[in-house]
Amino acid sequence: MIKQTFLNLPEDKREKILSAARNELTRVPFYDARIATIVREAGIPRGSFYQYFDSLNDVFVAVLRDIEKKKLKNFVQFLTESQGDLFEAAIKMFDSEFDYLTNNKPGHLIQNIFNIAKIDGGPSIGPNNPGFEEVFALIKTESLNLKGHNDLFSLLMLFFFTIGENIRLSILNEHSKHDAQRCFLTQINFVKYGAKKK
Amino acid sequence: MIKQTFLNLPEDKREKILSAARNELTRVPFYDARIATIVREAGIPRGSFYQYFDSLNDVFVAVLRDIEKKKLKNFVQFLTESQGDLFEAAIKMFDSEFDYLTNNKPGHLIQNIFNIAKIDGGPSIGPNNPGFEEVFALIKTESLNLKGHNDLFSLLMLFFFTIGENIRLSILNEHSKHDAQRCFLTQINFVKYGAKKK
DNA sequence: TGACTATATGACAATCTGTCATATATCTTT
DNA sequence: AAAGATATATGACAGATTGTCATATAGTCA
Repeated sequence: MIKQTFLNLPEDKREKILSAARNELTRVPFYDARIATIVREAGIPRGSFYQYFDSLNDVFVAVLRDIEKKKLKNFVQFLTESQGDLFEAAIKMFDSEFDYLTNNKPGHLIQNIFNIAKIDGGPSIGPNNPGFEEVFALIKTESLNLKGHNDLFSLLMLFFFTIGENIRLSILNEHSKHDAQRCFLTQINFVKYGAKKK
Repeated sequence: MIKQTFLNLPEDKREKILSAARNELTRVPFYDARIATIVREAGIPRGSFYQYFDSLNDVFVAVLRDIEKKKLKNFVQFLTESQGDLFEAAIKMFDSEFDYLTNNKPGHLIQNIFNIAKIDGGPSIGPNNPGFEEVFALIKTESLNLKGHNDLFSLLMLFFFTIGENIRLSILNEHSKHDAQRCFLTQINFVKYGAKKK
């Protein structure tokens, strides 16, 4: 559990701890991460760590939440830019996510982040995140084949799966961005126009 | 790395180690798993463990591969039963996977397995698994809107994402099977008929 | 049989974890 | 402003865990 004490911390100290944890996740695969490394870099005593978190995993969850907040913000922007067109926004999102996860941060961070997301919660961005209603409201539904509110929910989930898993696999298998993008676009088109012949 | 020594082991000893590892993954979340527990249950000395694997993670990868082999076999069967109809086979697969992951094995195994899959490789079942060509050959493509071989590949990936992620999230969020199934069917229908109005 | 290779074994140093008693800061009340 | 109450900080430490290594054993081949 992430303890209240951590949330009460002054912004800069909290940021220093998150940053050290992010570096640790970049340095080694998840299961080789050490509390010792984080507290050393953050310059806090070991005891303090346990004042803020129950376990190593919790600090990583904190890192994840931090990243996801930024992602959600991006998606809202893309949705606005494309006047509520979900397909267009998803394509922009794929592009931005891919770049963020490949260029911005080398090392093990990418796999680890997906990994923590699997333990901790929903897809990188998804209906469970706070602030999701905002996204919901931005989507133009007139040209979509929806039977109810739940259908939009399911459709969104499908997009988020697809973005996340395509990126994850492409990085894992060392495919080029171009290949990953083509695969993703094909899938988006199936969802848009249907895979079954008329 | 899973070492050759492990693969050279007699069937029953290998099975005993895999079984102990599976139990450990059921007992605790991934990051609390201990080599000590596994060697104790399997009745092998600690040194032997390192003769077979480089790290704890590797033995879990071995467990994962074992499970996935069985899953692939199921999918081939479903595809045969439904005369190559991918949509029908996917629905059967969802059902079978869901039951396997929820009823068959309580505890932490489910999340851990997804988790290892994220580090280790593709979706639970996917184009990267050995024996995948068999699946490919079974699919009836005449009624599908495919522009090439790669399109079928992308479509399959999409199905596997969707099955896996729906199950994972439904278990994580403690949704009922019925709800998860409904969401999944909606998504499958988007893929089949398209989400965009004509 | 002897040489060579593969596997088995458990003790051990180095490292890591989570706890705890104590110190310090901050806030509250009178 | 003093005293009491609450929140946070600190680092030493016992117990647990890791990966290595020297040595023992088994198997193979000539």
